[in-house]
Amino acid sequence: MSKPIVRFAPSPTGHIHIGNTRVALLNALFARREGGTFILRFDDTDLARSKQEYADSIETDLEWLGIPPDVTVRQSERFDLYDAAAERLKDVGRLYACYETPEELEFRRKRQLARGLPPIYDRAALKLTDEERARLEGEGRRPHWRFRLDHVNVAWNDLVRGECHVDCGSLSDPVLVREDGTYLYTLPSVVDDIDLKISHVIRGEDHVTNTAVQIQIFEALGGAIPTFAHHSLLITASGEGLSKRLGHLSVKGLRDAGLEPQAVSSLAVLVGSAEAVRPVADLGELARLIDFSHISRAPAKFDESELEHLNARLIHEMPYEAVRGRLAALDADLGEAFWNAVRGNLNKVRDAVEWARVVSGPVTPVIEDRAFIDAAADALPAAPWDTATWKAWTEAVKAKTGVKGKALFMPLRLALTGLDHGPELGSLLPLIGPERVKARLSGQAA
RNA sequence: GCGCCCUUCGUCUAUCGGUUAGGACAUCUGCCUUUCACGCAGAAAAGAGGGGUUCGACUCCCCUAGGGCGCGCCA
Repeated sequence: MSKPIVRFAPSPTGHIHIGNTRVALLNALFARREGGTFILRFDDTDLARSKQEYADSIETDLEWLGIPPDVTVRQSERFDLYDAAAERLKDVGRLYACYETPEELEFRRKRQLARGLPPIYDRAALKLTDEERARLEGEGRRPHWRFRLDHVNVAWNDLVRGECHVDCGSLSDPVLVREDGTYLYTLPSVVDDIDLKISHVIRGEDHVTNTAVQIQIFEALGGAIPTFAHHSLLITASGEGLSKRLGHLSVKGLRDAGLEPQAVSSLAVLVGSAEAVRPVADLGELARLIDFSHISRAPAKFDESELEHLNARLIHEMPYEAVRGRLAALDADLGEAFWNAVRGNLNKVRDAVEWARVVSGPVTPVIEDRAFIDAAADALPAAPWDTATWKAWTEAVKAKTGVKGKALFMPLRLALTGLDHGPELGSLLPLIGPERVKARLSGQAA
């Protein structure tokens, strides 16, 4: 395969969510693996709804996920290209002027639906005479422009879905140009795919029908038709589609919740595929797991709690070097021994703050049996301490008091950490150190 | 309403006419840690329903049910 050129084409009208993330990752990682180019294309032809704030947010999100684009283009800066394409389509008679108002069209659609008919545009504008057109223009009506579809069966070989076909005879001629002269998504998308030499269009299956229309436009414009890959969409546990609905699963929200980008990307790429969903820390490795022919054609349920589990598993094996800077930023960098001791108890990296406090203090000890704790304090080994100290100490306490098992450990854990759960005390004890241990055993906060 | 696609353990999936229907996550149990967790090991758990075709169907065909997507002067 020659080097692929792919694009992720969000419209900056909101924050991107887990569904968009899946598209972005599939494109970016496929390009990376094949030595190709990953283009971020802002589909911002809808000037009214597109916001710079969202464009910035999308770039931040891609950066955070580890897939910054190789190239970024904005459709809002490329109108000349679309104008030229529209003229060419008019010249060859594929783009025709229509004068119905949105209200009229809406009314017709409803009426067709009510009669059990598909809500297809009837091409009335194609039958308009020059006089009628002139009269409408004279009334001040401005036209919108539709692409005249060939009523043929359009087929393509989809990398995910295999042989696909759409009967264009059952489709409305798509509006390409609005009454105000601005463009809808369809034409700029094709023009840019041609201009940017996009080799693979990887996107959600909500675009399957569009594909047939776009293939006709590619042909009308004489452009090379890219390879298509339409993956299934994600649905929520309760079964509703989320690709266009659930905003709370925004990448920003996930990031703010303290999730690791690798947890998000692992789930986004692996869910709904034949690969086992597991935390993959390295994007290169994740890229190697992508296989379009092994992406399911059925919608996959996206379970938010699975993300939490993945995140925890990822952290449990995360090396110190990978988090050192972030621990420092959290004021919780107590060294590699500390990280290795606590990471198994973390769901989020920032939870390390809590254990840093347990080590450095202040901790208010919980002591229920004063006599037992005093006896334990008396048996404390001399410094220096290491990871074997805990065992030596507890053996001594056991020999002295006859207490063993949970009755031995839980009171000590409560006295030393103030908590009934946590990392292995053998690792924690030398980190807490003799001074604070003695203070806590005596009942003082330290 | 019409069109396209889909339906295997709770979840994501493997199987592409003959298998004890395999794996992963979650769950449960055990082991380890003389503690909770982490880790390790094991267990339980599935072909939507009905018709065909065939010696034989999860696999091919039809119907039904359920689900997703599409049918915008949204993208």
